[in-house]
Amino acid sequence: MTPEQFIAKWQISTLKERSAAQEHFIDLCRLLNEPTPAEFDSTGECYCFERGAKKTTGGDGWADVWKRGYFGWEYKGKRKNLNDAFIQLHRYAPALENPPLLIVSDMEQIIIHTAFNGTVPDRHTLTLNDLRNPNKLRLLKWAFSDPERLRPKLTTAALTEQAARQFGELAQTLCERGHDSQQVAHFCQQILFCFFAEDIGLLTNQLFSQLLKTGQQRLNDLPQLLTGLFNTMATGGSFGMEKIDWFNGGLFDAAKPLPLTRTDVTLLRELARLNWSAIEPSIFGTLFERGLDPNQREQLGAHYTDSASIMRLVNPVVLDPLREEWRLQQETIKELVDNVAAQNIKAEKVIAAVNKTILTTESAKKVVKARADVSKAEAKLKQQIEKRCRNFLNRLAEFRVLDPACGSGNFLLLALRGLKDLEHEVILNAERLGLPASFPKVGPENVLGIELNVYAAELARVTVWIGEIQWMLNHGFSLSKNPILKTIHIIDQRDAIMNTDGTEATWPKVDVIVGNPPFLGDKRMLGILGEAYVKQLRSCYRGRISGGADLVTYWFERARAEIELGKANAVGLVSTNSIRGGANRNVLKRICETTRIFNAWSDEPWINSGAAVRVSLICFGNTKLTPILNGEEVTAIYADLTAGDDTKVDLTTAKSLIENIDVAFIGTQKSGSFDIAGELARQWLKEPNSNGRLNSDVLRPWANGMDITRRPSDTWIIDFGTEMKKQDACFYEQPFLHLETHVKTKRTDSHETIAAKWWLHTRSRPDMRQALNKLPRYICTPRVSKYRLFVWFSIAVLPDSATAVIARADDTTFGILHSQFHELWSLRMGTSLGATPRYTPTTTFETFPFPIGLTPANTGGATETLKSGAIIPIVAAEYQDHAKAIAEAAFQLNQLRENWLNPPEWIERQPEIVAGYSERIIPKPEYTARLKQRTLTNLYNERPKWLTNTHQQLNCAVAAAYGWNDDAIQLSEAEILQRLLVLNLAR
DNA sequence: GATCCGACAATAC
DNA sequence: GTATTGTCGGATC
Repeated sequence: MTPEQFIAKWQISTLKERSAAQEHFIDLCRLLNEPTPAEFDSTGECYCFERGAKKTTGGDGWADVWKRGYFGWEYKGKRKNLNDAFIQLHRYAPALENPPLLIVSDMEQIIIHTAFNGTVPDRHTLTLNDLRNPNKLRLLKWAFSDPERLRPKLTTAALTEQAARQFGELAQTLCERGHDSQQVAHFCQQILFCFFAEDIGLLTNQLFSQLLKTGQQRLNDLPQLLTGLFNTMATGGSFGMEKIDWFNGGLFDAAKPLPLTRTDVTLLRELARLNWSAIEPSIFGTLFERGLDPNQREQLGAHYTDSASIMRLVNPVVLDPLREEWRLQQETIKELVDNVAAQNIKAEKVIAAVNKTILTTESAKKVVKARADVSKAEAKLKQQIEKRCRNFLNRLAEFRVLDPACGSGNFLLLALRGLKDLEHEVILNAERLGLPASFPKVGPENVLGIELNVYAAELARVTVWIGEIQWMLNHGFSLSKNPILKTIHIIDQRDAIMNTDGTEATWPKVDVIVGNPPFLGDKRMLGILGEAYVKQLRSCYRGRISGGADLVTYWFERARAEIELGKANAVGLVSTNSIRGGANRNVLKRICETTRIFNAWSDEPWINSGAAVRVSLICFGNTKLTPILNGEEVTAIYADLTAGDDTKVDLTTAKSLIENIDVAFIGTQKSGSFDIAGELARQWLKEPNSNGRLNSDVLRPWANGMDITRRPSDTWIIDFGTEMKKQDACFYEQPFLHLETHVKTKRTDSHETIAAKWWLHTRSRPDMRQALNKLPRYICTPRVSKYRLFVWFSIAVLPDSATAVIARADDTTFGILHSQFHELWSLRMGTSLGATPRYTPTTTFETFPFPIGLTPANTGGATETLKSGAIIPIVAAEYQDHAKAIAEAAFQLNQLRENWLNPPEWIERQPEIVAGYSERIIPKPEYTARLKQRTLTNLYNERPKWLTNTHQQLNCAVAAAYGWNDDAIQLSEAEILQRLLVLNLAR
């Protein structure tokens, strides 16, 4: 068929919808050279006419034509309202598996609506005459063959970002002009809603844009015009020539528009051109909030919490259990239907049997009875189905979700959408089962929020309402009006954890709780929330949350209490990943005691407000679901957010071991510029002091984590030890003078005790010094580092607080610490700073079960140097061989690493200028650049074969000491940890 | 007196 | 720009 033939035929056609539609469509297929449904798919599984039609009547399908993954297509008779057809398609789109294109036609026109997720919908209208135009015809061809090509370029995210950025600018200028930020916020919400209302047709005839146009010409009249419009929206009525719906909702009450400049209005008119109907309210809220906060403004372009992250909580807590309930209902319904169908077949057999015989009164009665039974059974079935559907719909309508820290309402919005989607699915299902269509009842009243920030609370209300309206329109429902925005109290503006009188806040009874409470480390709480508040808060939760815990834990504890009180069933909250350790973990321990964690993501990146923070997502509550950790089913989830299985014990139960006490320390914390460059130190070393003492008494090489992981920085430190008096210290003239100029004043600003002894490090670590005193060298590891590295330092070197120190000089201890066993243990038992693992002496070292006979308690005595140079501790005879084997492997590892770090050919070794210090390593000039690359982090990043092998040998030696000779190398991580835990608990 | 933390903060590469 | 490591003082035991 040619376009001309097609046009000629359909221009004059007067056929009514149903009879014409299929013919029209088949003609189109011929025109486009596309297969018809019958040619393409004889089963009708993925391309057919009358999708979802009831078998009995053959009509009332979800769509006149449907092609899976391509389009839903609805016909209307000529010059009937095509919008009705579009609404119908929208309504049934979920049942049609949400096709990317929704196409409507009255045979004169074909309108293609795009419906790709996350894009701003597009619309292509084709008239009959357009079919002559190859470009237009191509659009239609794509609809049949390659709908992706019709995907709009503009995503809702991009649109929203643009809108939020420009809108934020306006808000900012208003604030800068001295208006109260609350007023600015309220005003912006009103304007935002007007944009939205105009673009979805609630404000007719571009009323708001027209108003802005007028206002630009008559700037002085603008406030009055806006007041008039807002007031009319508050009550409903007429504004100029237009009839205005009753909007209500508090948004337009007491309208007091702010004065605008001509530039503002120009900006607003530009904004009005955007397609606000497709705005994504969840993104808008976040971005706009940032636009208002000067501290966050530079992050405007940054990412926002994506809905996928939020759904990781909303799905398991809100939606999955409901979906499961509905699935069970459907199963029961299917059983009922099958039963009745079986009865019917039986009855039909009876009737058929009777019909074969000669009709008698008796047999006629039989038939009548059989028929009556059938219809009775069917009526009963219908009743039962209806009851089950109605009950479930009521359950949905009554379902309540609380976000006790709702911010701009993102969680509530997504929960609402999810509930509405599910309700819609149930309604469509019910219709298919022959029940009458019902109107959705789930709405903003299903979601409740608590939010302290007045502005965010207001934003949340608008967010939820825009979400509601968008959903209704996108699913072919009209809005319930009078008023459009119900005055439902969904967002409670108050403190969610404590009342103003210092008592614990209460939360409304709901089904589930979700949210992202604020994160604030215990130290920062004081500064940001104020001392009085923090004090009150801590005393309010005394005995339940310790002072060392993050602010976020108060929400966890409050939510746990709600479950205990029977006021909620399940909870899903976000926290920083540090909830897994330290004082924070206790709140999860309590949760594990009174209820259970059933779904968690232990350590996920979370990009929000531009802050690089890693989070844990935690769901807990009363459910029988199989626990899922990081997306995989497990037997149990422990308080540190690790998995348990049947064989494994909870690692959080590991205890500190006496044999490990007083061996590991954190280095000194200087608090001030006690550090100096090596060159300056050497200069001072040569200079005499008036009392005859040498500066070498108080100058030492210094090491922080970077001196271990990268090239040594040749930094020295002024160290007057733990208790030297000022009158003694001042004899070391230059060092003392240096501190007077660089440290004294800064310290004076600090806390009294810190200010008083300003020439000493704030934490000079006397215990550590005592433990190191007797040793020629010690083991050191960076507290925060990508790899768990241990190195040797001469006793002359002073370790900084960025490192942890193990006061042992033997290679055996070094080897055990550097084995995979301790590495694994420290990764699991330690915490992290962001994504980087952190070594904590108490939880990683003190709990670590060394091999029997080789514990720190056994290795603290005399040592012996082997032929190779390795130093071994003198331990009981039966362990001596293991000590030796480990020491040799460790010695080799260290030596190979040293050779790689400082190849003898590339460097020269020089004695330090005064005695008592280690040799200096001076790069030969031609190798300086290459030596810079020789760092331990780089080495472990590259991980050459020799390194892996050497570590493997070390692992074997240590495994042997544990008595795990058999298959130590094949041991899984979980198996190793379990064995270590058993050892820990046994001691 | 020692430890642990940071909706981080600062550098080195 | 990004990857990696560092600061320091309050709360707690």
